[in-house]
Amino acid sequence: MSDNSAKAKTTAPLHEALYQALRKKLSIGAFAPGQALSLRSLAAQFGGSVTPIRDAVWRLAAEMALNISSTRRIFVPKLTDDKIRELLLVRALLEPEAAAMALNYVDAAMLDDMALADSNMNKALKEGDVAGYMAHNHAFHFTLYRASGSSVLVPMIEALWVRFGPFMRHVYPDVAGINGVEDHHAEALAALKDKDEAALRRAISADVKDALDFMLHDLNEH
Amino acid sequence: MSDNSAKAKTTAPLHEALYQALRKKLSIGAFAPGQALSLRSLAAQFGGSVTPIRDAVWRLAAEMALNISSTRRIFVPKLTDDKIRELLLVRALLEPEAAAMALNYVDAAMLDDMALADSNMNKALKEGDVAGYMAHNHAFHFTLYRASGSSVLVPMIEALWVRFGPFMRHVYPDVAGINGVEDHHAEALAALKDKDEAALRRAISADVKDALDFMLHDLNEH
DNA sequence: AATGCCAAATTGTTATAACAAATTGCGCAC
DNA sequence: GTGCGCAATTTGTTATAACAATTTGGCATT
Repeated sequence: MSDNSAKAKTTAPLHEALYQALRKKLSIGAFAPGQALSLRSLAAQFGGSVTPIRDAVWRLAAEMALNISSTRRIFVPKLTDDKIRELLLVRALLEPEAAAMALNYVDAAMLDDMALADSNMNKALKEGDVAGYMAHNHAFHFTLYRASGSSVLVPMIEALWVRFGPFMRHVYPDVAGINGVEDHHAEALAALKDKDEAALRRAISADVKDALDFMLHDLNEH
Repeated sequence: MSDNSAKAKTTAPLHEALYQALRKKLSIGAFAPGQALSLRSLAAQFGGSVTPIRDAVWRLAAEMALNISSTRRIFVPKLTDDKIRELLLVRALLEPEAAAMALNYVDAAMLDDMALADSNMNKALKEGDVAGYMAHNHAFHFTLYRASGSSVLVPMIEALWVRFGPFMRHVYPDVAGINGVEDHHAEALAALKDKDEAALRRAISADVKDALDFMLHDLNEH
């Protein structure tokens, strides 16, 4: 991505790699909500010194993917019931917009990618591979959103998804136990083929709403 | 939470102060869009060494209030026509939600604060004090939004507003020249008194929409 | 057994120096 | 005059060390 010319080199900065690595770990629920992290322990875990770790941590903190306490210690955020509702409210507002914008750019390759992601997702679910399920679900949604070409909406939505990461480890066992998860991917794909904006918005909204119901149901159990 | 005891001190960290200072400068249009900033020049300008500046810059970059180029140089973002539309679309989606949530917590003091901010704003506008106009307009809106008590929505909306800052210097001369700016603050205040959610949403939406029209009109002129 | 306190360890903060890449500017050749 | 290339400057990156504040754990006192 950095360059396609034959000359340029510019190895990626350490702090960028650390940011990506930490972000990924957060988004897949590798850290428990409320868990404390320290700069030195992160530096030891990921390599490098404290300076580049600092950059990565502040970036994540600005995205609310990490929490800095009043005494300046670093914590993995804990999602409350109210925050989950609000986060999913924002998702429900933004994602249909991105989908609608993407409608102007649908092509066959994109539909194929989405259909494949959906298929892989269902297979993963059947096999109890929750991590795979989440990865493919992510791919399905963001293939769509990225097609919008929006450099405003897409990063915002991406940041929202990361914030659910630490909470996901709570949900994992329940996702794995479910046989017939009802998603609205098929409806979304059909709406894309038909270029039916209203139907597409409905499908995406319903998908987010289901996620909300699922998470809140889960929250009440534990 | 930080401390209520008489002993605690903990002077605020330098990087926090730098973040606030830089953010404020950006939000009031002190830097021109496209302008390059360097860590060392910022350190010289604000005081402190490069390390705390780094934290502040990365935080701002994560909020998209600063732009890091592919060659890692720091720029004040340039807003295109499309981005302004998208940013204001998101504002139009989020701000009525925050307002509606705030409706549950309206009290007399808050209405007074908002009325005062509105009054100050109109006075500033009449005197051609654009900076004051913007500050009081900000106060009017965020007194409302903050009343929602949402720790999710409010920071997101705040980040959106900051991103318009550098663009504002383009708009300044035009704002100053306008005599009868039509805002929808009175309608919003009335809706708050009546606890009329639909009317409140309409007023806030209209206010954002006017901002869009104004900015796009301005963009086309220059 | 509970509480208060002090010392040790841990943690975030900041400045600095060495380094690598990119940018700039000047001068030379055509 | 224009374009090329090399050197000087500027810029971001990273590690490290010294420092201040917090947190932790144990010990003594009640």
